[in-house]
Amino acid sequence: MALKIYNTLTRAKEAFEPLEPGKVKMYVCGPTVYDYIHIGNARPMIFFDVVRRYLESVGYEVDYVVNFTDVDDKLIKKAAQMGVTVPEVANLFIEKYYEDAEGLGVEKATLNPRVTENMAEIIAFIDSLVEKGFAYENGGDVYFRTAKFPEYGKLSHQNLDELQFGIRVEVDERKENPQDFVLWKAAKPGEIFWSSPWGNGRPGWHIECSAMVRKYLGDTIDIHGGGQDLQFPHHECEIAQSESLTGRPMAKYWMHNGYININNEKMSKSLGNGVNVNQMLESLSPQLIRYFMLSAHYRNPLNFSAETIEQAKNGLARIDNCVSNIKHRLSTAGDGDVDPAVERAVRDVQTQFEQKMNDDFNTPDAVTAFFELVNAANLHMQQKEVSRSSLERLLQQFEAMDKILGILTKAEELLDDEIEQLIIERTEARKAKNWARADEIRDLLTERGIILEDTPQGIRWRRK
RNA sequence: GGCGCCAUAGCCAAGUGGUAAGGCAGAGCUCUGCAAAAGCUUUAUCCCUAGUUCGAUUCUAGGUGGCGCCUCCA
Repeated sequence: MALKIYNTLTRAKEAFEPLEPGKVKMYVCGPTVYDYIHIGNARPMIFFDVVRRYLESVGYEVDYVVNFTDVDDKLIKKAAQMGVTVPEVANLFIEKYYEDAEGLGVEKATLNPRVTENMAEIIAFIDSLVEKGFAYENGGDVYFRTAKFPEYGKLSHQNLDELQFGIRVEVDERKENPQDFVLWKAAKPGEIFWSSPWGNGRPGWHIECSAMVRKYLGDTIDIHGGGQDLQFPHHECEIAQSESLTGRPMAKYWMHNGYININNEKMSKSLGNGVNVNQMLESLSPQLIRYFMLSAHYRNPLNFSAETIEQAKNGLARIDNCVSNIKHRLSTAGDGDVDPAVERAVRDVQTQFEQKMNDDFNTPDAVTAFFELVNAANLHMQQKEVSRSSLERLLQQFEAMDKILGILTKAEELLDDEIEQLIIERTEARKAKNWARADEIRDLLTERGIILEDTPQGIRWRRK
């Protein structure tokens, strides 16, 4: 089965066919770098990382661009608060972004362009829109003339007449129409600015993505993604700008991930329930966070709570245990071919994994494939004699799937000498049937976070 | 007011026009010196009502409940 992607534009799953065979051009709206990234940012980061890895694993060459919005009202405000410049704020949080992204096991995008490095392109873009009559200047601001773009609303399936403008934010009286949006904002005294044909100012929010998509990936790209809240107005405006200018579709497939709730509530500043990624990483492993994020379908909401995290922790431990148990078994395994039952199980799991990923990136079912493999491996290891090749075949399959999801705990730490000695001593004690001493040592190590397990193949240890 | 989304076991979560995967938690058993890990067994009138159909949890309509967006929040 070939890959299918749910396209927000058509509200249907569509067969994925890249514009250019073998290549995928993908753009995901990145963060506004005015603060640490939070758990809500982490979802698209992890999900689209998985999309990108999967596309690469099936042979596509992926051009993956994620931008930084490094100038806007929030940055200006933050800079004032911190008593530093806007670029200083941006640089600080871009640095933090990279730390957190790495902490989440997110692979680096092909490119992370910044707004401020693309001013010339942005101004030229706006200029062309003005020239073509899609935009107009008023008092140093430039607005997009939505009336000139009849398809405005096609992504979010909104009817312009029905939208309620000015409910949430006051309508600027300099606009011809309330639905017009700003392309260029005149600078207020003391604000950071760039000079332009319309005077000193800075870009509106939406124009940056239009300009950078075009510059780095082209007039039409394959996949454009982001959080579902970006659907309207952000992506809608991008479409209006780009398609007015080029006369071509901006992107073939539009993908939007759902929200993360915290204890069943929307995460918001006013509730003060935000969770930053760097805080989260203090107590949760990257693999656990990824496992958690991928355990629900990307278009569905996902609830972050002590309970759901605990469940994820226990679920992931089952998979990790299995993998480390296979590795432990390796040292005592014999020669011989891959067991036919193992071979069959591995193939079934691989097929299942691919089918589910092909079905609009059904990661919850892809995780289920891990559990199927766990069960097959555990059953196989109940046998007295197993071959190294069978175990390696199983490990290979775990790794193949993990290359895409990135959920297996990697750490293969060594034990320090003292612990090593205690384990040896315990082995002796057990031989001598000195159960008291054996239990004492086991308890001692448990306190230090080492769990000992006696198996027919010797003592196995793992960290709690 | 407009446009949408969601409702599956104690919890999390897939899925299908032919009576429902997987995980967590719980219970019992097996294995174990005791454990752990693992295995086995066990837990669902798929929100309500009407309709379409031989047959609906799955499609349609209505209802109830929860949620999102409607100009700068991923």
